Amino acid sequence: MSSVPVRVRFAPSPTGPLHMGGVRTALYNYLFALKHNGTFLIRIEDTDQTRFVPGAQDYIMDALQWCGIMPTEGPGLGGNYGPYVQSERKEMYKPYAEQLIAEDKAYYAFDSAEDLDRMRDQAKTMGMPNWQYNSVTRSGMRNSLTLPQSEVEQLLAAGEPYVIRMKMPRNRDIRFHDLIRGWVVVNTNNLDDKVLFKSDGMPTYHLANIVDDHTMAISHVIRGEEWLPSAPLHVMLYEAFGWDCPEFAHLPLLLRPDGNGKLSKRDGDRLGFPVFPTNWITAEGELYSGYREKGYLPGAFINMLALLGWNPGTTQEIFTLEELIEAFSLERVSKAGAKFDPEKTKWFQQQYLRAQSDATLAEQLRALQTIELSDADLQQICALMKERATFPQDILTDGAYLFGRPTAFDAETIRKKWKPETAAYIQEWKSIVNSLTEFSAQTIEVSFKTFLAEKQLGIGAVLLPYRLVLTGVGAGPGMFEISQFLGKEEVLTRLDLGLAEVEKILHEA
RNA sequence: GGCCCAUUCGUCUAGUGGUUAGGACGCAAGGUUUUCAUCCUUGUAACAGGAGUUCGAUUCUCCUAUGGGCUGCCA
Repeated sequence: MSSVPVRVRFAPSPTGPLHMGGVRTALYNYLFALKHNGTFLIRIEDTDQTRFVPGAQDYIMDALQWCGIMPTEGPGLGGNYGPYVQSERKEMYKPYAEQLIAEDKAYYAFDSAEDLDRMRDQAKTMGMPNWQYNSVTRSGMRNSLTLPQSEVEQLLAAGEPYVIRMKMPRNRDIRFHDLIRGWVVVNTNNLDDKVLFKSDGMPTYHLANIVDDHTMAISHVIRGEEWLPSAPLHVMLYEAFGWDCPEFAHLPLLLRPDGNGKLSKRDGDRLGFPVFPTNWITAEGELYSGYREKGYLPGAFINMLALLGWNPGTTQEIFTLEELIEAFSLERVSKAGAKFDPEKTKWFQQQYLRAQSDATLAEQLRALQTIELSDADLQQICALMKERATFPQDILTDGAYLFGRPTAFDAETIRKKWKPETAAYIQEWKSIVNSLTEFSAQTIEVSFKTFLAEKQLGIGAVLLPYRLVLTGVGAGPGMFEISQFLGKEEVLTRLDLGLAEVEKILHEA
């Protein structure tokens, strides 16, 4: 590593909620920073005033916090390189653009957006799919390179709208090193004269990004692969200003699990999984669901994301955040895009849910809804249900009969498993239960097995019916544990109620 | 269309100029379990194609194909 202190940034634009691809980019930045005792900061890139979405910035900060990705500098956090919102830095960009003009590395352009649209349309009808404002075409446009200097001054004085464009040199190979991809070479003939400064007085992403990364002393630019094509422009800007280039690392994209294409906003709820860390409700009231609200634990979400495009080189898959920091390296980030796998995400969630203590899980359940049970009882339920749940709410739904008497009975299983003599066995078992003085799982089991042995019955002949009568369903934790948890009185009551329900169902058939 | 990036089981991936190409998810089978889940065992399934370099290429080079990204006064 170089001797330059590591400072990395995550630079989202507040145009909507942050999707999981963005979270992963933030995560890799964060891991890299902490691994190298560096600084991770957030910068809000809101130079496009037309796409600003109220609430998006707060969403981003909240979502990152839920994920445990904690910036040490950023909006609302302070830091010595602020402000950390580009619109609040507005005044500092123009002088840089003007400096480039003075050095003949950029120029004023007076063509209106409509003029440019026309040029593009015209080119398209002539069979050229992408017209560009570049070293060839700029000679035919209205700019400070084609207009007489006096006219340019006049236009500027008159307040004519203008943009400032990069004057891209011809036929130069731009080489830069990417920590993930190695050397990348692009010829400037394929690059256009990008707008650096817009007519609304704001810089474009390209200018603001370079100025801010430089003035914020960013050492490594770790961002999505969608920025790779504009990286040569950025390299040229650093060069034009005479600044040292930071290191670059362009991350592979997150792809949709089905078909192809980059994971996007609408995929999630269409395909049945969230693409956002937390719920987002649009101004129109449309809901995009989030991992948090679906019941995912942040650790599981982050763990899954970390392994999507990076691997530790070992077979370890479950990582705490601390372990991720320890193990992370950009060299082990893969080059190709990764299809997101909702199934594996559930597997991570299951692992994390099970690893939680009963007490923690109990708290989570109480956060979901009001539960009229003692902590001891609730934790008992958690212990019983944890192994068969993926989400906390599964305990509530799959184990509903532990919170109260069953309201529904699985008619199909009852019809399949219930024999004419079954009711009599259950009655006999009930009187045995009634006679028990100690009601622990162990004693219940012993009594039950003794009863079966006397009757010369297989365990399945009575135990499943017993389960159905008590819980209404055919699957769940051990029946003796359930019996102990419910207690003798409740078991006796449910035996009566359940038996009646079963009779009803059998009569219907 | 142009430019750039990529390509190992269905998916995430490991890996090497000579390996029975490894792991995980999923799926399937078996075992454990009264049931379900868990757990254990086993199985399933991959180096995109074609040239070249080489004694030998999945690994190196080139071409093709495929996928992805970019191509805005969006970021």
